[in-house]
Amino acid sequence: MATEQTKNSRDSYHHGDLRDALLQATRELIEAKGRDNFSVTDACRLAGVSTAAPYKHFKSKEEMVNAVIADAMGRHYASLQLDLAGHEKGSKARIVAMGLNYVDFALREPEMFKLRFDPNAPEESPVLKENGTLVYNLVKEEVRAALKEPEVNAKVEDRSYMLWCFVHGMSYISLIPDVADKRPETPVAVLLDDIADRILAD
Amino acid sequence: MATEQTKNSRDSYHHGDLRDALLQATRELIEAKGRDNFSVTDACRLAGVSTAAPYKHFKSKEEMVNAVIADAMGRHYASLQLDLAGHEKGSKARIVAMGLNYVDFALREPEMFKLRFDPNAPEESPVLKENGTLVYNLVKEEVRAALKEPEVNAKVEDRSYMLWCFVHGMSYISLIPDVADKRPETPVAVLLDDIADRILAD
DNA sequence: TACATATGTAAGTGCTTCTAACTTTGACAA
DNA sequence: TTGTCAAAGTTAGAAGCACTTACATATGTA
Repeated sequence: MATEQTKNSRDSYHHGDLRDALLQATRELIEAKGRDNFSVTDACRLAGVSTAAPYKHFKSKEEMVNAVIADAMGRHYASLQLDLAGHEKGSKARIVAMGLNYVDFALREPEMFKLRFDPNAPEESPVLKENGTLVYNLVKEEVRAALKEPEVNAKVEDRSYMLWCFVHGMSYISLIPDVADKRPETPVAVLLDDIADRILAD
Repeated sequence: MATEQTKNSRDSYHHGDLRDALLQATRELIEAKGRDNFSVTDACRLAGVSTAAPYKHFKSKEEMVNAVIADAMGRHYASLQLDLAGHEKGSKARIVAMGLNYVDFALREPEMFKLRFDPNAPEESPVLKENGTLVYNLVKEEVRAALKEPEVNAKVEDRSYMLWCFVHGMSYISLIPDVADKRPETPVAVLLDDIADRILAD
Protein backbone atom coordinates (compact mmCIF):
# COMPACT_ATOMS: atom_id res chain seq x y z
CA MET A 1 0.00 0.00 0.00
CA ALA A 2 2.81 2.35 0.94
CA THR A 3 4.53 1.73 -2.36
CA GLU A 4 1.47 2.96 -4.19
CA GLN A 5 1.78 6.41 -2.69
CA THR A 6 5.17 7.28 -4.14
CA LYS A 7 4.87 7.65 -7.86
CA ASN A 8 8.15 9.07 -9.05
CA SER A 9 8.00 7.90 -12.61
CA ARG A 10 5.75 9.82 -14.96
CA ASP A 11 2.79 7.44 -14.98
CA SER A 12 0.20 9.98 -13.98
CA TYR A 13 -0.81 13.56 -14.50
CA HIS A 14 1.26 14.67 -11.55
CA HIS A 15 4.97 14.11 -11.71
CA GLY A 16 5.76 13.41 -8.09
CA ASP A 17 9.00 15.28 -7.73
CA LEU A 18 9.27 17.63 -10.64
CA ARG A 19 11.30 20.26 -8.83
CA ASP A 20 14.17 17.87 -8.23
CA ALA A 21 13.86 16.34 -11.67
CA LEU A 22 14.15 19.79 -13.23
CA LEU A 23 17.15 20.70 -11.13
CA GLN A 24 18.89 17.51 -12.14
CA ALA A 25 18.05 18.04 -15.80
CA THR A 26 19.26 21.63 -15.59
CA ARG A 27 22.54 20.63 -14.04
CA GLU A 28 23.18 17.86 -16.55
CA LEU A 29 22.32 20.04 -19.51
CA ILE A 30 24.42 22.98 -18.38
CA GLU A 31 27.36 20.72 -17.64
CA ALA A 32 26.99 18.98 -20.99
CA LYS A 33 26.32 21.92 -23.29
CA GLY A 34 27.52 24.97 -21.36
CA ARG A 35 25.68 27.82 -19.69
CA ASP A 36 25.04 29.63 -22.95
CA ASN A 37 23.39 26.67 -24.62
CA PHE A 38 21.05 25.67 -21.86
CA SER A 39 17.32 26.20 -22.33
CA VAL A 40 14.42 25.61 -19.98
CA THR A 41 12.66 23.93 -22.89
CA ASP A 42 15.40 21.30 -23.04
CA ALA A 43 15.12 20.67 -19.32
CA CYS A 44 11.37 20.16 -19.76
CA ARG A 45 11.97 17.69 -22.55
CA LEU A 46 14.37 15.75 -20.32
CA ALA A 47 11.91 15.74 -17.44
CA GLY A 48 9.04 14.89 -19.75
CA VAL A 49 6.75 17.79 -18.90
CA SER A 50 5.33 20.82 -20.69
CA THR A 51 7.32 24.01 -20.96
CA ALA A 52 5.01 25.78 -18.53
CA ALA A 53 5.52 23.30 -15.72
CA PRO A 54 8.78 24.74 -14.34
CA TYR A 55 7.07 28.00 -13.49
CA LYS A 56 5.04 26.26 -10.79
CA HIS A 57 8.34 25.64 -9.01
CA PHE A 58 10.63 28.49 -10.08
CA LYS A 59 10.02 32.15 -10.79
CA SER A 60 12.34 32.18 -13.78
CA LYS A 61 15.11 30.45 -15.65
CA GLU A 62 17.54 32.52 -13.64
CA GLU A 63 16.12 31.22 -10.36
CA MET A 64 16.34 27.67 -11.67
CA VAL A 65 20.00 28.08 -12.51
CA ASN A 66 20.69 29.75 -9.19
CA ALA A 67 19.08 26.83 -7.37
CA VAL A 68 21.34 24.47 -9.29
CA ILE A 69 24.39 26.54 -8.35
CA ALA A 70 23.35 26.50 -4.69
CA ASP A 71 23.02 22.72 -4.89
CA ALA A 72 26.48 22.44 -6.37
CA MET A 73 27.88 24.57 -3.58
CA GLY A 74 26.33 22.15 -1.11
CA ARG A 75 28.10 19.24 -2.78
CA HIS A 76 31.34 21.18 -2.87
CA TYR A 77 31.13 22.00 0.81
CA ALA A 78 30.35 18.40 1.73
CA SER A 79 33.34 17.12 -0.25
CA LEU A 80 35.53 19.71 1.47
CA GLN A 81 34.50 18.49 4.92
CA LEU A 82 35.27 14.96 3.82
CA ASP A 83 38.72 15.88 2.52
CA LEU A 84 39.58 17.86 5.63
CA ALA A 85 38.72 15.02 7.97
CA GLY A 86 41.90 13.12 7.16
CA HIS A 87 44.34 15.87 8.13
CA GLU A 88 45.43 17.35 11.40
CA LYS A 89 44.16 20.80 12.14
CA GLY A 90 46.74 23.55 11.65
CA SER A 91 48.92 21.38 9.42
CA LYS A 92 50.14 22.43 6.02
CA ALA A 93 48.70 19.19 4.66
CA ARG A 94 45.25 20.44 5.60
CA ILE A 95 45.76 23.65 3.68
CA VAL A 96 47.05 21.76 0.67
CA ALA A 97 44.03 19.46 0.92
CA MET A 98 41.71 22.45 0.79
CA GLY A 99 43.45 23.67 -2.34
CA LEU A 100 43.30 20.30 -4.01
CA ASN A 101 39.63 20.00 -3.16
CA TYR A 102 38.99 23.36 -4.80
CA VAL A 103 40.80 22.42 -7.99
CA ASP A 104 39.19 18.99 -8.07
CA PHE A 105 35.71 20.40 -7.82
CA ALA A 106 36.41 22.78 -10.68
CA LEU A 107 37.52 19.85 -12.82
CA ARG A 108 34.59 17.71 -11.74
CA GLU A 109 31.88 20.29 -12.35
CA PRO A 110 33.42 22.99 -14.51
CA GLU A 111 30.23 24.76 -15.51
CA MET A 112 28.95 24.84 -11.95
CA PHE A 113 32.28 26.19 -10.81
CA LYS A 114 32.30 28.94 -13.41
CA LEU A 115 28.67 29.88 -12.81
CA ARG A 116 29.24 30.02 -9.08
CA PHE A 117 31.68 32.86 -9.55
CA ASP A 118 29.89 34.54 -12.42
CA PRO A 119 26.15 34.15 -11.95
CA ASN A 120 23.76 36.20 -14.04
CA ALA A 121 21.97 37.87 -11.15
CA PRO A 122 24.43 37.93 -8.28
CA GLU A 123 22.48 40.22 -5.99
CA GLU A 124 19.57 37.81 -5.93
CA SER A 125 21.51 35.01 -4.36
CA PRO A 126 22.62 35.67 -0.76
CA VAL A 127 23.11 31.92 -0.38
CA LEU A 128 26.28 32.17 -2.46
CA LYS A 129 27.67 34.96 -0.35
CA GLU A 130 27.02 33.05 2.87
CA ASN A 131 28.60 29.92 1.49
CA GLY A 132 31.63 31.88 0.33
CA THR A 133 32.10 33.52 3.71
CA LEU A 134 31.71 30.20 5.49
CA VAL A 135 34.42 28.53 3.43
CA TYR A 136 36.75 31.51 3.48
CA ASN A 137 36.55 31.70 7.26
CA LEU A 138 37.64 28.09 7.31
CA VAL A 139 40.66 29.00 5.20
CA LYS A 140 41.59 31.92 7.41
CA GLU A 141 41.34 29.81 10.53
CA GLU A 142 43.64 27.18 9.00
CA VAL A 143 46.14 29.82 7.95
CA ARG A 144 46.01 31.40 11.38
CA ALA A 145 46.77 28.05 13.01
CA ALA A 146 49.53 27.23 10.53
CA LEU A 147 51.16 30.63 11.14
CA LYS A 148 50.71 30.17 14.87
CA GLU A 149 49.07 33.57 15.17
CA PRO A 150 46.83 34.19 18.17
CA GLU A 151 44.12 35.74 16.00
CA VAL A 152 43.14 36.52 12.45
CA ASN A 153 45.23 39.64 11.95
CA ALA A 154 46.43 41.50 8.87
CA LYS A 155 49.16 38.95 8.23
CA VAL A 156 46.68 36.09 8.28
CA GLU A 157 44.32 38.04 6.04
CA ASP A 158 47.07 38.69 3.51
CA ARG A 159 48.31 35.10 3.38
CA SER A 160 44.80 33.68 3.19
CA TYR A 161 43.98 35.95 0.33
CA MET A 162 47.18 34.95 -1.46
CA LEU A 163 46.28 31.30 -1.10
CA TRP A 164 42.77 31.86 -2.34
CA CYS A 165 43.98 33.86 -5.33
CA PHE A 166 46.43 31.15 -6.26
CA VAL A 167 44.06 28.24 -5.89
CA HIS A 168 41.22 30.06 -7.60
CA GLY A 169 43.42 31.00 -10.51
CA MET A 170 44.82 27.50 -10.80
CA SER A 171 41.30 26.10 -10.93
CA TYR A 172 40.14 28.53 -13.57
CA ILE A 173 43.21 28.06 -15.69
CA SER A 174 42.69 24.32 -15.58
CA LEU A 175 39.38 24.88 -17.31
CA ILE A 176 40.65 26.98 -20.17
CA PRO A 177 40.78 24.97 -23.40
CA ASP A 178 44.15 24.67 -25.09
CA VAL A 179 46.42 25.50 -22.17
CA ALA A 180 47.81 22.01 -21.77
CA ASP A 181 51.03 23.24 -23.38
CA LYS A 182 51.39 25.94 -20.72
CA ARG A 183 50.83 23.74 -17.71
CA PRO A 184 54.14 22.44 -16.29
CA GLU A 185 54.92 18.76 -15.86
CA THR A 186 54.91 19.19 -12.10
CA PRO A 187 51.71 17.70 -10.65
CA VAL A 188 49.10 20.00 -9.15
CA ALA A 189 49.56 18.54 -5.68
CA VAL A 190 53.27 19.28 -5.75
CA LEU A 191 52.73 22.83 -6.96
CA LEU A 192 50.19 23.37 -4.21
CA ASP A 193 52.56 22.06 -1.59
CA ASP A 194 55.30 24.29 -2.90
CA ILE A 195 53.21 27.45 -2.98
CA ALA A 196 51.83 26.71 0.48
CA ASP A 197 55.38 26.69 1.83
CA ARG A 198 56.11 29.97 0.14
CA ILE A 199 52.98 31.72 1.27
CA LEU A 200 53.18 30.44 4.84
CA ALA A 201 56.87 31.39 5.16
CA ASP A 202 57.76 34.50 7.10
CA MET B 1 35.84 66.84 -52.57
CA ALA B 2 37.73 64.36 -50.43
CA THR B 3 35.47 65.02 -47.47
CA GLU B 4 32.48 63.98 -49.50
CA GLN B 5 33.78 60.47 -49.92
CA THR B 6 33.85 59.45 -46.27
CA LYS B 7 30.33 59.12 -44.97
CA ASN B 8 30.58 57.61 -41.55
CA SER B 9 27.33 58.90 -40.15
CA ARG B 10 24.15 57.18 -41.24
CA ASP B 11 23.02 59.70 -43.84
CA SER B 12 22.57 57.22 -46.64
CA TYR B 13 21.40 53.71 -47.38
CA HIS B 14 24.87 52.36 -46.84
CA HIS B 15 26.35 52.75 -43.42
CA GLY B 16 29.98 53.26 -44.27
CA ASP B 17 31.56 51.25 -41.51
CA LEU B 18 28.91 49.00 -40.06
CA ARG B 19 31.29 46.24 -39.06
CA ASP B 20 33.18 48.48 -36.70
CA ALA B 21 30.02 50.14 -35.45
CA LEU B 22 28.55 46.74 -34.59
CA LEU B 23 31.68 45.64 -32.80
CA GLN B 24 31.68 48.78 -30.74
CA ALA B 25 27.99 48.43 -29.93
CA THR B 26 28.49 44.80 -29.01
CA ARG B 27 31.36 45.60 -26.70
CA GLU B 28 29.49 48.43 -24.99
CA LEU B 29 26.34 46.40 -24.53
CA ILE B 30 28.10 43.33 -23.17
CA GLU B 31 30.14 45.43 -20.79
CA ALA B 32 27.04 47.31 -19.66
CA LYS B 33 24.55 44.49 -19.32
CA GLY B 34 26.63 41.32 -19.13
CA ARG B 35 27.23 38.50 -21.60
CA ASP B 36 23.91 36.83 -20.81
CA ASN B 37 21.84 39.90 -21.50
CA PHE B 38 23.41 40.91 -24.77
CA SER B 39 21.38 40.59 -27.95
CA VAL B 40 22.28 41.21 -31.56
CA THR B 41 18.98 43.03 -31.85
CA ASP B 42 20.16 45.57 -29.28
CA ALA B 43 23.42 46.08 -31.10
CA CYS B 44 21.44 46.74 -34.27
CA ARG B 45 19.30 49.31 -32.50
CA LEU B 46 22.45 51.06 -31.25
CA ALA B 47 24.01 51.05 -34.71
CA GLY B 48 20.72 52.12 -36.30
CA VAL B 49 20.35 49.27 -38.77
CA SER B 50 17.98 46.39 -39.35
CA THR B 51 18.40 43.11 -37.48
CA ALA B 52 19.50 41.35 -40.63
CA ALA B 53 22.37 43.68 -41.38
CA PRO B 54 24.97 42.07 -39.07
CA TYR B 55 24.83 38.86 -41.05
CA LYS B 56 26.44 40.58 -44.01
CA HIS B 57 29.53 41.00 -41.81
CA PHE B 58 29.41 38.09 -39.35
CA LYS B 59 28.33 34.49 -39.66
CA SER B 60 26.62 34.47 -36.29
CA LYS B 61 26.21 36.16 -32.94
CA GLU B 62 28.98 33.92 -31.65
CA GLU B 63 31.40 35.15 -34.31
CA MET B 64 30.47 38.74 -33.47
CA VAL B 65 31.26 38.21 -29.81
CA ASN B 66 34.47 36.39 -30.65
CA ALA B 67 35.57 39.30 -32.81
CA VAL B 68 34.93 41.65 -29.90
CA ILE B 69 36.97 39.43 -27.60
CA ALA B 70 39.83 39.38 -30.09
CA ASP B 71 39.70 43.17 -30.22
CA ALA B 72 39.84 43.37 -26.46
CA MET B 73 42.88 41.10 -26.45
CA GLY B 74 44.54 43.51 -28.83
CA ARG B 75 43.93 46.40 -26.46
CA HIS B 76 45.15 44.33 -23.55
CA TYR B 77 48.34 43.42 -25.32
CA ALA B 78 48.99 47.02 -26.32
CA SER B 79 48.54 48.23 -22.77
CA LEU B 80 50.90 45.52 -21.57
CA GLN B 81 53.61 46.67 -23.93
CA LEU B 82 53.11 50.21 -22.69
CA ASP B 83 53.38 49.20 -19.04
CA LEU B 84 56.47 47.09 -19.64
CA ALA B 85 58.34 49.91 -21.36
CA GLY B 86 59.04 51.70 -18.09
CA HIS B 87 60.83 48.84 -16.35
CA GLU B 88 64.19 47.24 -16.78
CA LYS B 89 64.21 43.82 -18.33
CA GLY B 90 64.71 40.98 -15.87
CA SER B 91 63.71 43.12 -12.90
CA LYS B 92 61.10 42.14 -10.36
CA ALA B 93 59.39 45.46 -11.00
CA ARG B 94 58.74 44.32 -14.54
CA ILE B 95 57.08 41.14 -13.34
CA VAL B 96 54.98 43.06 -10.85
CA ALA B 97 54.02 45.47 -13.62
CA MET B 98 52.80 42.57 -15.74
CA GLY B 99 50.65 41.37 -12.87
CA LEU B 100 49.23 44.80 -12.21
CA ASN B 101 48.46 45.21 -15.89
CA TYR B 102 46.54 41.92 -15.85
CA VAL B 103 44.46 42.88 -12.83
CA ASP B 104 43.88 46.37 -14.17
CA PHE B 105 42.56 45.08 -17.45
CA ALA B 106 40.16 42.77 -15.65
CA LEU B 107 38.84 45.72 -13.66
CA ARG B 108 38.68 47.95 -16.72
CA GLU B 109 36.86 45.49 -18.98
CA PRO B 110 35.42 42.79 -16.72
CA GLU B 111 33.08 41.18 -19.23
CA MET B 112 35.76 41.07 -21.90
CA PHE B 113 38.14 39.53 -19.41
CA LYS B 114 35.67 36.86 -18.36
CA LEU B 115 34.63 36.07 -21.90
CA ARG B 116 38.24 35.79 -23.00
CA PHE B 117 38.71 32.87 -20.65
CA ASP B 118 35.28 31.36 -21.09
CA PRO B 119 34.15 31.86 -24.65
CA ASN B 120 31.14 30.01 -25.99
CA ALA B 121 32.90 28.30 -28.86
CA PRO B 122 36.56 28.07 -27.91
CA GLU B 123 37.70 25.78 -30.68
CA GLU B 124 36.62 28.31 -33.29
CA SER B 125 39.01 30.97 -32.14
CA PRO B 126 42.70 30.15 -32.67
CA VAL B 127 43.42 33.86 -32.28
CA LEU B 128 42.88 33.56 -28.54
CA LYS B 129 45.26 30.67 -28.26
CA GLU B 130 47.96 32.50 -30.16
CA ASN B 131 47.53 35.61 -28.07
CA GLY B 132 47.71 33.57 -24.90
CA THR B 133 50.88 31.81 -25.95
CA LEU B 134 52.47 35.10 -26.96
CA VAL B 135 51.83 36.71 -23.60
CA TYR B 136 52.76 33.64 -21.60
CA ASN B 137 56.07 33.37 -23.40
CA LEU B 138 56.72 36.94 -22.34
CA VAL B 139 56.08 35.96 -18.73
CA LYS B 140 58.34 32.95 -18.93
CA GLU B 141 61.14 35.00 -20.42
CA GLU B 142 60.84 37.56 -17.61
CA VAL B 143 60.85 34.85 -14.97
CA ARG B 144 63.85 33.20 -16.58
CA ALA B 145 65.75 36.46 -16.51
CA ALA B 146 64.74 37.21 -12.92
CA LEU B 147 65.83 33.75 -11.81
CA LYS B 148 69.05 34.15 -13.80
CA GLU B 149 68.48 30.81 -15.48
CA PRO B 150 70.23 30.18 -18.81
CA GLU B 151 67.04 28.80 -20.37
CA VAL B 152 63.37 28.15 -19.77
CA ASN B 153 63.69 24.99 -17.73
CA ALA B 154 61.31 23.14 -15.38
CA LYS B 155 62.00 25.60 -12.58
CA VAL B 156 61.12 28.56 -14.78
CA GLU B 157 58.01 26.76 -16.01
CA ASP B 158 56.83 26.09 -12.46
CA ARG B 159 57.40 29.61 -11.19
CA SER B 160 55.82 31.17 -14.26
CA TYR B 161 52.78 29.01 -13.83
CA MET B 162 52.55 29.93 -10.15
CA LEU B 163 52.66 33.59 -11.01
CA TRP B 164 50.02 33.21 -13.69
CA CYS B 165 47.74 31.25 -11.38
CA PHE B 166 48.05 33.88 -8.70
CA VAL B 167 47.51 36.88 -10.92
CA HIS B 168 44.68 35.22 -12.81
CA GLY B 169 42.95 34.27 -9.59
CA MET B 170 43.40 37.71 -8.13
CA SER B 171 41.87 39.26 -11.22
CA TYR B 172 38.87 36.95 -11.21
CA ILE B 173 38.29 37.35 -7.51
CA SER B 174 38.34 41.11 -7.92
CA LEU B 175 35.34 40.74 -10.20
CA ILE B 176 33.18 38.64 -7.88
CA PRO B 177 30.42 40.73 -6.34
CA ASP B 178 30.34 40.95 -2.55
CA VAL B 179 33.90 39.94 -1.78
CA ALA B 180 34.98 43.35 -0.59
CA ASP B 181 34.84 42.02 2.95
CA LYS B 182 37.29 39.26 2.07
CA ARG B 183 39.86 41.42 0.34
CA PRO B 184 42.60 42.53 2.76
CA GLU B 185 43.48 46.17 3.37
CA THR B 186 46.86 45.64 1.76
CA PRO B 187 46.88 47.22 -1.71
CA VAL B 188 47.04 44.99 -4.76
CA ALA B 189 50.44 46.34 -5.79
CA VAL B 190 51.92 45.45 -2.42
CA LEU B 191 50.45 41.96 -2.48
CA LEU B 192 51.83 41.45 -5.96
CA ASP B 193 55.25 42.61 -4.90
CA ASP B 194 55.14 40.28 -1.92
CA ILE B 195 54.05 37.21 -3.86
CA ALA B 196 56.61 37.91 -6.56
CA ASP B 197 59.35 37.77 -3.93
CA ARG B 198 57.99 34.49 -2.61
CA ILE B 199 57.62 32.85 -5.98
CA LEU B 200 60.99 34.02 -7.29
CA ALA B 201 62.81 32.92 -4.11
CA ASP B 202 64.82 29.73 -4.21
C1' DT C 1 -18.03 13.29 -0.15
C1' DA C 2 -16.90 18.25 -0.98
C1' DC C 3 -13.71 21.36 -1.85
C1' DA C 4 -9.39 24.12 -1.58
C1' DT C 5 -4.94 23.84 -3.08
C1' DA C 6 -1.08 22.13 -5.53
C1' DT C 7 0.55 20.87 -9.81
C1' DG C 8 0.05 19.78 -14.28
C1' DT C 9 -1.44 21.22 -19.63
C1' DA C 10 -2.64 23.98 -23.98
C1' DA C 11 -2.39 27.97 -26.25
C1' DG C 12 -0.51 32.18 -27.13
C1' DT C 13 2.59 36.68 -26.67
C1' DG C 14 6.56 38.93 -27.63
C1' DC C 15 11.26 38.49 -27.99
C1' DT C 16 15.18 36.24 -30.04
C1' DT C 17 18.67 34.45 -33.94
C1' DC C 18 19.09 33.73 -38.45
C1' DT C 19 17.52 33.08 -43.57
C1' DA C 20 15.57 34.28 -48.12
C1' DA C 21 14.37 37.36 -51.45
C1' DC C 22 14.50 41.92 -52.78
C1' DT C 23 16.54 46.96 -53.17
C1' DT C 24 19.90 50.45 -53.13
C1' DT C 25 24.46 52.07 -53.78
C1' DG C 26 29.13 52.63 -55.48
C1' DA C 27 32.78 51.19 -58.57
C1' DC C 28 34.44 50.27 -62.74
C1' DA C 29 34.56 48.92 -67.77
C1' DA C 30 33.01 50.09 -72.27
C1' DT D 1 28.21 59.02 -69.79
C1' DT D 2 26.22 54.85 -69.08
C1' DG D 3 25.51 49.59 -68.09
C1' DT D 4 26.39 46.07 -65.13
C1' DC D 5 27.76 43.72 -61.01
C1' DA D 6 29.02 42.96 -56.34
C1' DA D 7 28.57 44.76 -51.77
C1' DA D 8 25.73 46.02 -48.26
C1' DG D 9 21.61 47.38 -46.94
C1' DT D 10 16.14 46.23 -46.48
C1' DT D 11 11.58 43.68 -45.34
C1' DA D 12 9.27 39.53 -44.19
C1' DG D 13 9.17 35.44 -42.04
C1' DA D 14 10.64 30.76 -39.86
C1' DA D 15 11.86 28.45 -35.79
C1' DG D 16 13.00 28.57 -31.04
C1' DC D 17 13.06 30.79 -26.70
C1' DA D 18 11.12 32.57 -21.81
C1' DC D 19 7.20 33.34 -19.75
C1' DT D 20 1.79 34.17 -18.94
C1' DT D 21 -3.02 33.08 -18.85
C1' DA D 22 -6.73 30.17 -18.51
C1' DC D 23 -8.00 25.74 -17.75
C1' DA D 24 -7.64 20.62 -16.12
C1' DT D 25 -6.53 17.15 -12.82
C1' DA D 26 -4.96 15.20 -8.76
C1' DT D 27 -4.28 15.25 -3.48
C1' DG D 28 -5.13 16.13 1.28
C1' DT D 29 -8.29 17.42 4.62
C1' DA D 30 -12.76 18.84 6.85
